[in-house]
Amino acid sequence: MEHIDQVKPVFDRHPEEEPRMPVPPAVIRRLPRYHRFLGDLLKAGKMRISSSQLSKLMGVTASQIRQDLNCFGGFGQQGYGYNVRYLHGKISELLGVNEGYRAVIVGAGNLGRALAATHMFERRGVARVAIFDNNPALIGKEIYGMKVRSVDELSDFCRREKVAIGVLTVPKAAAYEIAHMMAQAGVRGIWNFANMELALPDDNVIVENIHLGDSLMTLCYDIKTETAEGRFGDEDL
Amino acid sequence: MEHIDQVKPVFDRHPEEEPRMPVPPAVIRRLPRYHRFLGDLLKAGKMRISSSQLSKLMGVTASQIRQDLNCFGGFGQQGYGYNVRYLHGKISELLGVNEGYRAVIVGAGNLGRALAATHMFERRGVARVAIFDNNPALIGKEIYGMKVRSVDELSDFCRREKVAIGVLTVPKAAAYEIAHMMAQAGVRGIWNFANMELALPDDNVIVENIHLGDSLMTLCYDIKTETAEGRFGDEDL
DNA sequence: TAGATTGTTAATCGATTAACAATC
DNA sequence: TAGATTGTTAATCGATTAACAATC
Repeated sequence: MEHIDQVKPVFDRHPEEEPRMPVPPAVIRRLPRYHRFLGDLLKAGKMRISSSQLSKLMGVTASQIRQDLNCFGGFGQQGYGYNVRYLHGKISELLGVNEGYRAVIVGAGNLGRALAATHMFERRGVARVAIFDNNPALIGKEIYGMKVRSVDELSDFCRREKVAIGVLTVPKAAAYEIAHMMAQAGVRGIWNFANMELALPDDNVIVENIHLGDSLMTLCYDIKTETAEGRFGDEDL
Repeated sequence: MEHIDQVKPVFDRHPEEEPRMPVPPAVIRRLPRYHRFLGDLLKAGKMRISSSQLSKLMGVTASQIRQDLNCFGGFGQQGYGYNVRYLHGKISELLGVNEGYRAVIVGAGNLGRALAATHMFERRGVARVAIFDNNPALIGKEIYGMKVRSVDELSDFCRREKVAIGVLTVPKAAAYEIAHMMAQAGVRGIWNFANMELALPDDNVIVENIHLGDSLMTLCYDIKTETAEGRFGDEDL
């Protein structure tokens, strides 16, 4: 039906790399969400999308979408919209998905195992290469296709296998030591679930702190606030 | 040493509730982090803190801290700073911590169990009252002190026990049905780990979507960007 | 061509920072 | 009192939205 989908839009209007402003942080923060929606559209077989269709889907303004996408390239085509596959690919590129980073998980507890079980990594082109723990009862066992290794091997392993990402799911008390060890072994980024803010000023490493508790608290606030203002407000009556 | 810590500052300058501007969303988003840092200070036995001390600790400007805290009350005292315990309590109050909400976890898979294992809920005054699954092999077993129940009971249970929060750790395919069921049974907020954005326009329920993958992607971006700009830039040389 | 939709500018809005008078 | 530190105003900065000419 939508035979215009077949028409390959002209996407070569930037033959030479133009000097562009750096992408603002607010835009970067939104990119993973765009990537997700575009991925879903792609899976659903949708070939093209306009900023106004996408805006309805995502609950943001069409203006913002056009503004955002234009920060890093003129990917649309007037009168046509955006090519879903192309745009999805461009955002992947910009975000560093499929750079082939290798990740290790340190801490084979509940959370470590839960993360090991997901397809989260491979879906983003990140290879889960090993899982570490210090519990002798676990070392040597297999978890989702990965042998559990001793943390004693961690440093050597990261160096040897050029590990880029360390997923930290160890107790607070051990977090600093392990994180520092990984940074020294060349790990570039630490995904920190240890429920504390890791600051490693002397190490050249990026830390992404996850605080699920903060999110739970935000939910409590929203529930409390909605309740306080009346669950069935009469503003619209 | 710090005997001035013992002096109870005067905190009764707002005897009557003054009309205040609503707290801006940017401030609300920052409150859980303040709460965390103040909690840590409290545990460390610190009684008072100035905006400039806290700013160094948290890596934000002192100006922002004072501005933020003033949105919802004059909690400090000139020449003294802020009383850690009092401020921590006020933020708890504002966020709805200790409102005594009850939570159920739906999905006793890896992630459901990992969340069940944490002290995240009780620490925020939320009671974990039950865990549900549809796997007959799990139903009846105990997980961290909670009996696994059948999802067939979910609706009745939520109604009967006045459950406020539903933690959703089921596969995507089941998420909508379960979420809608909970909303119909009076659940006020859904903490959604199903890796899709739950929109329930017909239900009067708040949804907090968790997308760990987005965070992993942000980490990839930061790694890629840092690398691209030279790991040891010479800007400072 | 006519219709659709982008890219981009300008206007608005909100959030952050700086500065300092108020005051403990 | 003198010193410290807040509360608050004003200035700056960045992010969002609206509008429309460019163009496919």
